[in-house]
Amino acid sequence: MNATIKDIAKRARVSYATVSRALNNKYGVRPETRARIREIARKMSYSPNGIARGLVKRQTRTIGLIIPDITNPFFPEVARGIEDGAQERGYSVFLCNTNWEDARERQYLELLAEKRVDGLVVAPISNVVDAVRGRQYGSIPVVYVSNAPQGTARSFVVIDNVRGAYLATRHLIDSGYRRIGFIGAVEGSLSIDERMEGYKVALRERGLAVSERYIKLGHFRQETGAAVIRGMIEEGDYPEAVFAENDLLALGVIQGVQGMGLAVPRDVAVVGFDDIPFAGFQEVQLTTVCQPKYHMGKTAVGLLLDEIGSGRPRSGAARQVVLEPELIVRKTSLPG
Amino acid sequence: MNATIKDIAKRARVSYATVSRALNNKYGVRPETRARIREIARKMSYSPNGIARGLVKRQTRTIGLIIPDITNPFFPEVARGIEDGAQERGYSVFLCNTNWEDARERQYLELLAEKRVDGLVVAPISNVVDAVRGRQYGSIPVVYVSNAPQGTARSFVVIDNVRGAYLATRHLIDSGYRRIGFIGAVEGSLSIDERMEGYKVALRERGLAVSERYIKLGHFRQETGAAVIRGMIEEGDYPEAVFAENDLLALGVIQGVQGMGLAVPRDVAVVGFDDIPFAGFQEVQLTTVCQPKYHMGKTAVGLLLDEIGSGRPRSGAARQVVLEPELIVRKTSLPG
DNA sequence: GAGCTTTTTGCAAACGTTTGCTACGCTGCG
DNA sequence: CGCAGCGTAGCAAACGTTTGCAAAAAGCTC
Repeated sequence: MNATIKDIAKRARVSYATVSRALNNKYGVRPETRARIREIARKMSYSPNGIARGLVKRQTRTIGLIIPDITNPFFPEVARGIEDGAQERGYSVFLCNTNWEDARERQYLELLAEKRVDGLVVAPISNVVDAVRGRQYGSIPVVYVSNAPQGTARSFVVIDNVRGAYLATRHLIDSGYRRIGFIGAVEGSLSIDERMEGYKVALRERGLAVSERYIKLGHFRQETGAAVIRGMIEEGDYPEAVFAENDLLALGVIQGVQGMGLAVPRDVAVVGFDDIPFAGFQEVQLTTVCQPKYHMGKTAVGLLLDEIGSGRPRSGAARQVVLEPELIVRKTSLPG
Repeated sequence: MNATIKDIAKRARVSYATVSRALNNKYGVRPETRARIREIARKMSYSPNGIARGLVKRQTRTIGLIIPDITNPFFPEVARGIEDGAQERGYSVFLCNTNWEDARERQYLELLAEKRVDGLVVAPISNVVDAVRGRQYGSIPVVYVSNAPQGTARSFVVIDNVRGAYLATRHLIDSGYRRIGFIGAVEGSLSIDERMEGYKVALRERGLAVSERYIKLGHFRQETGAAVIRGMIEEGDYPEAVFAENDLLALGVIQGVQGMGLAVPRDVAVVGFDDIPFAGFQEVQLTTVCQPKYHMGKTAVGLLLDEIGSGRPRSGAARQVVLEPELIVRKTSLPG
């Protein structure tokens, strides 16, 4: 139904090899011939078959993007950066939501392998991607974004989580708070250890005790933050300030605090992590550590396409970039 | 480098046709043979080449998703619904951000055609998709989501915009407001006409005059809302309430009002459209008309895959679903 | 105008599948 | 024992390109 190169060849009375060369601006076809062929192609509204091309060239100009959930406000900007970067260089991107499930991550890996994507950028939730290395996905370039499996040999672009957490916690301490809690997601995040680490480092550095009572883990949802703080308040023993592993949790904490009739930051101060779009909203003014989401996505895809382009064997070529976090002080952490 | 069907055939001492049939559970291969072949395939960690398959079967099990901007909080949920629906039926989806630009929309159309996607779901910004029908994209199934070109013959799933706007405006009137403004995006939205229509209908129905002074168009950005309302306030002539074409604009209006030292809803009430995730946030409590984003995405992709599956010629088979909007009354529209 | 170079074109193989058709070997029946 | 019928398996074409190589045509030089 769609016109093919052969149809054009017939009309133009040349071999289809010539048509191919003409259309691809390859060296070796007379300008007039080229023009004539192009014109015919246009008239027949020819659309090159990327599938056939992909088969012979063994590349699809396509990459896969595997993230937990595009609906989580952290990811759209990352995705956008990736898509923009890919698009600029002629690549298309498959969007894959794992919904924080290992099984789905694995499944997508397989699917994308069958689709013969040229590369993958992954915001991993665990080590599965790395684990399947050496099998069929072993040969396809992967770069991690947002966080990376510990000790991976692949490229990645992440933020310095322990430093970010350190900055956040130190800020709280320096603002005069002493009993500082940590609320995190027990699952769905490779970064929790690092962020808790930074939190503890800051505490110790300032000579404060790390109290397990104020360290709570839940799920990676906004409700977690609310539930956890509410629980503490009801028990009558709650921190003056909390550092939440991410902004969604932090927002939850704020809701929880207010739901109990207390106020932020008067009764409990809070700082988050990520700087999702609404953190800066007038009514919220959440102090948080910023991740340059768009930028991270864009540079990640840049690394990936470089690896793809160079055809360089992945090993040894890995570029692991860790960005410096920036603390954005807004209102939820300012003492009365 | 990747094992092919022929490699397996060699190892199994059968023809590669047999391997194909064995792996695809096709009729006509002895169970033991099938098992043996499968085992060998597994050992060689064979991954079927979807490109080659796509070439012969003339379908890629792939669809394109064209939206303006995944970063706009309206779209992630739609996208998620689409991806979920696609994934359930074995399809992958290309994410394409047009950035509200016609040219990019057109460009993606072409690209996706070359990639031979089996179908497209598009949140259109104008009529270009429909316009290019009849050319190469004419034959590929398209369903619109969120809004659709007027008079299109294709399938779509949208919300009843005029009714939604009517509901919103009427609610404002019934709450006692009289001077009600409309703020919209002049570009980047097919739905603006409909929403303004609903707004006017409500006004007239209640015997209120439509004052052009209170109807302002800007860009599709949050800042627009703020700037517009600020301008009116500075001029000393501003509405008691405003209906914003979407939540982002509405949020902007709120910021603008507060930035001028006034309060919402005391000095100016506001209602939005879309019910983006943060509209319901404690600190915001934006009254708005809800679009069931996830659901819209999921049903849109359902329609698309039905069309694809049936191989039915698109014409005549179009299913155009328009959803009933629901007004969610929160705090930004409640008089003192 | 012969020989040589350079440009333009065509041939055909390859990419990795799916699938219609044919061929082979059995089984069972008459 | 001959043959129909069936269950398995193989052959080869097709899908629509790209590209190395060879052939043809054209342009130069002397």
